[in-house]
Amino acid sequence: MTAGTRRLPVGERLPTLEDVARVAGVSRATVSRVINGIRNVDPQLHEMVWNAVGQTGYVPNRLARSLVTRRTGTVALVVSDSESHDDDPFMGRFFADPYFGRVVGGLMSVLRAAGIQLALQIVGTEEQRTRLVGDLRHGQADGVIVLSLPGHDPLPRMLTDAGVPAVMIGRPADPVPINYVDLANDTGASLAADHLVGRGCQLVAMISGPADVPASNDRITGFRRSMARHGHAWVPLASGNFTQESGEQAMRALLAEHSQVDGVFVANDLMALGALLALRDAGRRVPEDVAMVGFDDSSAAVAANPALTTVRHPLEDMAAESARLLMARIEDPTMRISSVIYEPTLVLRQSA
Amino acid sequence: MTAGTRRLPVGERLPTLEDVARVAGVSRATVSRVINGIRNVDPQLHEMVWNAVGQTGYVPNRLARSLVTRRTGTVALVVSDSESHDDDPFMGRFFADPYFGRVVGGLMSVLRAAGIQLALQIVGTEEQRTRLVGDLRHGQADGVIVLSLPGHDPLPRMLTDAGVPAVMIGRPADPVPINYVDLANDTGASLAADHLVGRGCQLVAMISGPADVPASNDRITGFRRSMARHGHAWVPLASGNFTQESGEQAMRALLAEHSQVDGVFVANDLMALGALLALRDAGRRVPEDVAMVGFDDSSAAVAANPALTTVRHPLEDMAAESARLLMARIEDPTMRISSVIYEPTLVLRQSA
DNA sequence: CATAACTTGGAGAGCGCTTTCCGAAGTGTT
DNA sequence: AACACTTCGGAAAGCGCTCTCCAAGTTATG
Repeated sequence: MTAGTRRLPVGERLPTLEDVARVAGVSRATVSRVINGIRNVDPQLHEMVWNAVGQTGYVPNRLARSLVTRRTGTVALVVSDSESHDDDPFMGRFFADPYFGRVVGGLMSVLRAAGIQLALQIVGTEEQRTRLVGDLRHGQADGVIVLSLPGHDPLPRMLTDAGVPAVMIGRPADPVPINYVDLANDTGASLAADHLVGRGCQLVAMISGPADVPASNDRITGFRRSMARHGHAWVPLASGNFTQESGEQAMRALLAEHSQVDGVFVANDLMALGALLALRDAGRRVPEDVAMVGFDDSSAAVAANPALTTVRHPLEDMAAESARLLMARIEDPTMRISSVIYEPTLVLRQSA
Repeated sequence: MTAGTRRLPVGERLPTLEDVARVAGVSRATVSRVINGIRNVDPQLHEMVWNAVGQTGYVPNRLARSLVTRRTGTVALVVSDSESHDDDPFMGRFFADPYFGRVVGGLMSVLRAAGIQLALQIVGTEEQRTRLVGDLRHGQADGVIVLSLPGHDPLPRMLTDAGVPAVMIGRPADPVPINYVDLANDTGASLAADHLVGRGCQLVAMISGPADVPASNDRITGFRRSMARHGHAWVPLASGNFTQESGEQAMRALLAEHSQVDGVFVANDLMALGALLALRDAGRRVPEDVAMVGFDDSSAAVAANPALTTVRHPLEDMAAESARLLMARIEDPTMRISSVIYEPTLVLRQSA
């Protein structure tokens, strides 16, 4: 058995600071100082204490410590969905989407090194939101990373009002003085527009996400603006909800209305996958008949056939940055609100 | 502003039980009883207390409560990777894989309804493991769901030794008296074997995962056994590490050694995607020249072209079940160790 | 040798909550 | 009217830890 698995000398009770103090023959305070590495402790006592710790197998109780220090070493990742119910299948879809995993991976890469744990929270109802904020004010977590799904989410405002250190991934829909890390979605859309026009497409359409999500909205306006600049005043648009099926449907709708489409910008890779299917069914070749540009550069982009030319969304980096921002904010609560905007790039593959 | 966002009457301090008691004109104990819904409280006092709660905007401090009740309302999801380092890129891959998200989604579907939060922990080193177990014994979390990646992981044993309620997703590599939820991986592999042989394949190969992972190993042995039963005593095998690239490489290797392969069973969908690419490059049509069966029925399976015939792995259900099992175990620590094995099914699509 | 200035360890007061123990009412029986 | 028996609310003892005092000891200075 490894050293760490040392069994206790029976007795249900775990050793406490008090026990260590007794064994070492000093006071609780002294043990506490040693454990927390505070200087001003006689080297000799110092060693006796560590011996006692080893003997008893003492491990500090984080809960008790947190109660007094008001620090938990935990950051909450809250997924805020304005009106979902517990049995809403949407959540299942959300977690299955690579988006979620990429965010978690990015966050953990930073938090893990700092020894901070991530607590996952999903809030949908008003009551859950209120409760979350209440817990947060009590220091249930040192800070929170917010992933806000719906259009107009009251949560960001509630958090800032409560003075909870928070960082959003993706900008808030309504202006709220909150830290956030975002992608220049409009620039990304422009990149796609430039590329499609550049390769000679005559009729370019777009498949967008829900219009009330800021990221989605920015992609629409950015794309339209850029297309207009290229002389295409009007862009056929069909919207989906970021799932593959919705992308397939949207593409069908587009094809039905505008049969000569020869280029399409799809607001995320998953929908692009669906659109690819619809195009194949309709007998259109990609990229020969219809060129396609996706968004996200998720694993779906390489998996697709043909592989997707797509706008790279450095989500892991963004998540990591938001974790760093949050940690800084926790360390120094007076830090002024800031935001970091990442620039997307176009990744060329086969679809356009 | 919503009712829940009620601001405090200034003053940094959040209202405590004591404050509520003062306002209501009763003792702390009474307030506690009311809050926790313990009967034996005069209806009149009951109401006064709730009024006071409303007036003060009181929210119980979970930390303080946990300290005394020894219950945290938190379950830890620990991802155990025997020898990764903080900068190991593997973790990034792991989180990006739909596997992780599906597990989280399944867990949350159950935990959320029970008002339990999920804390994510990643442990790689011996020290982290020891520390995790120490924290867990102190009731840092009420229980733990273990996702064990490496072959021989000491963590399950450490957890049972420490008496921490735990449930593994996927059986432990070494025999350990721990609850787990698993898939009948061998049966799944048999299903694939039967199908490939049934459609007339003459030379069937397999692309497997790492041999020291139990799930992966079961798929290999199950497949071999079933093929043997069909008269194919020997099966060409190439192994990957569950990523798309490794699947592509494995397929190339297989093709190089056994050019007449006309059927292949791939141990997960992601590798199947890679294998598909390799086959296309080699000019083989799927399923006409080579039939392929994947494993998992992840979103990659439908996204693939041709869509993958694959063994369905009901991961969400399994995760949900493990959450239920854990909750039961937490409620009743004397519950005997149990395991739940799910039966896979074959999902027919185009690749075989 | 007396005084000031600093170092070091211990006592003890909390952090906010639950819960046992008790005494004071209220109810029913003989 | 006296007794046992139940219901109910309050006092207070913790849960395990941190950290501010304060006293005692040590060294430097006039």
